[in-house]
Amino acid sequence: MNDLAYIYKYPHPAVTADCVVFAIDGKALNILLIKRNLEPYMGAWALPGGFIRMDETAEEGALRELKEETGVEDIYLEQLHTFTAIGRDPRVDEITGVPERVMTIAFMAFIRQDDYSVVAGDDAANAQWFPVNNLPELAFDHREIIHMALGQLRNKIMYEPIAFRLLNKKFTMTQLQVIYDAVFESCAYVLDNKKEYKPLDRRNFQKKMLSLKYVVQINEFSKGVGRPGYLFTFDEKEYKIQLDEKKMFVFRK
Amino acid sequence: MNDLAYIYKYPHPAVTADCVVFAIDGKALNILLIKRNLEPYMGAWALPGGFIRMDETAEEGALRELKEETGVEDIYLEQLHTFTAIGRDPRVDEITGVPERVMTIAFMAFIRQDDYSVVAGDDAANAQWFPVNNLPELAFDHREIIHMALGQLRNKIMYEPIAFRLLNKKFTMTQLQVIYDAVFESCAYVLDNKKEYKPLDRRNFQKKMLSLKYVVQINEFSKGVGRPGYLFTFDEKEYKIQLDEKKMFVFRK
DNA sequence: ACAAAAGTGTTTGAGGTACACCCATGG
DNA sequence: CCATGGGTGTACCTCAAACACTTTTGT
Repeated sequence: MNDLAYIYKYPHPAVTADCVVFAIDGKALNILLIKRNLEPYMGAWALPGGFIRMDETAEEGALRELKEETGVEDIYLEQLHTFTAIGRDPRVDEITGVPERVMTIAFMAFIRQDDYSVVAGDDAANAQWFPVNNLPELAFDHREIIHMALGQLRNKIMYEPIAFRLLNKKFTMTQLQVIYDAVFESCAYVLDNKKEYKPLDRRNFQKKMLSLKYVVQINEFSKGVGRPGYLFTFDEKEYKIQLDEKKMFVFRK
Repeated sequence: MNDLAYIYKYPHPAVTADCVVFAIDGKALNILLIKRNLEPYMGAWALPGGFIRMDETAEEGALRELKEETGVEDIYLEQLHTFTAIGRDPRVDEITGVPERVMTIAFMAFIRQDDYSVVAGDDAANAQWFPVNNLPELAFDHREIIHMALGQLRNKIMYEPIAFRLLNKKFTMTQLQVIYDAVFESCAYVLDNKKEYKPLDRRNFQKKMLSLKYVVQINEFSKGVGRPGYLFTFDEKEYKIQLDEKKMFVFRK
């Protein structure tokens, strides 16, 4: 432990960055958590994250901590919300013993679970995926953060093509639908306290997706159990063209 | 100037809270700005805001600074985004001369311009409303913050009843439409670089609003120039009932 | 042959969009 | 009487929602 210290004329908060990383595993929506290896909340599960350095943005800090703690790197983060409640973190300064004011800037991400191998590192005793419907006890206010992320995910998935970030380049219509059903089902359970969830209609779902024009069929087929199905792909170029055209999409064609 | 100092084992950023306060003045969408009375950017226009204290949340700090600088108080703020770019604020610590890392948590609000009298106070040499279409040069990255707020406003106004916060309890359908047109027009100019904007169709707008069921006609009439019109009001109870029912609103009834 | 998954179409109702003429008030 | 703003209806089209039988593959 060195004895450097930092001096300021006015009190400053500590600022962390935390990541809510979503992925789909077969049927369920999962979140990446770490088991804390340090006080406070040592041994508890928590979102990956940590203190932001002075030479990096919040997003860079979030990515660095995520890589250090879970091995997951190079992913696209979206800023979610900044949590500033007083007392949300019990830490005190190591030199002065003065209670720290710790704010956290929360980010969310959507990745393909199979593309990354999760390895605990650094401040994490363990790192693994947990189904959103069955989370362990969490450190700090991380449950609240996850709930907000879920709400945002449910909104976003209806207006933005984020489902494709959870899938391979080529996917079947059923795989795409599994994403939507998993998100809606998890939200129904976790946010709305609903007890059951009825999946979307397969035919209407396909019609809807194809009507968007940026989900396009390719001339390949899936294989595995059951009848092979067409594969589809996300046409990012087409989506961007539509984005430019559709700056205004209610009340106006 | 006292000589208190605060000591931390690790470097800490300074964190401010800034407010993007929107209001409608007749026809135009306005933002509340202050003229800075302190370095840096002394004399430049900026968003009201300032450093968050250790005993208040970001939102409390934003409200306090807003009141101190503009006299506007007791309004509802929504968190927008936290800006953490390195070098976005040129200040240095007053004791050590070390460059500060200043992050800002930006909030947005929608108020009735006539309900508040704007009075410059404190760190502000002046405080006044500016039309969004014609903003002055701004300090820091405040133009970027405003652009993000505008984008969010355009999205929100289509899905959430925030227009009513810009109006009196009782309003004519035309007054309500003015809000939407002002927002869309300002966004068309500022965000999309469009040169013209065609207002919404009066009849379709009314049909749409009434179909929402929470805009209800009351048995009173406006007066002034031209034919008197029905007054309407926002039925908050009805809106909340709908919110509870409509947790899922795409793909499902 | 059986289980598992995929391909496929129609009907109905709701709501978005375009569009124009007459009416009530104040000055 | 005129300027200003408000009241009002219809036709068309798109899209969401409900709904079931057949086909292909692997085992």
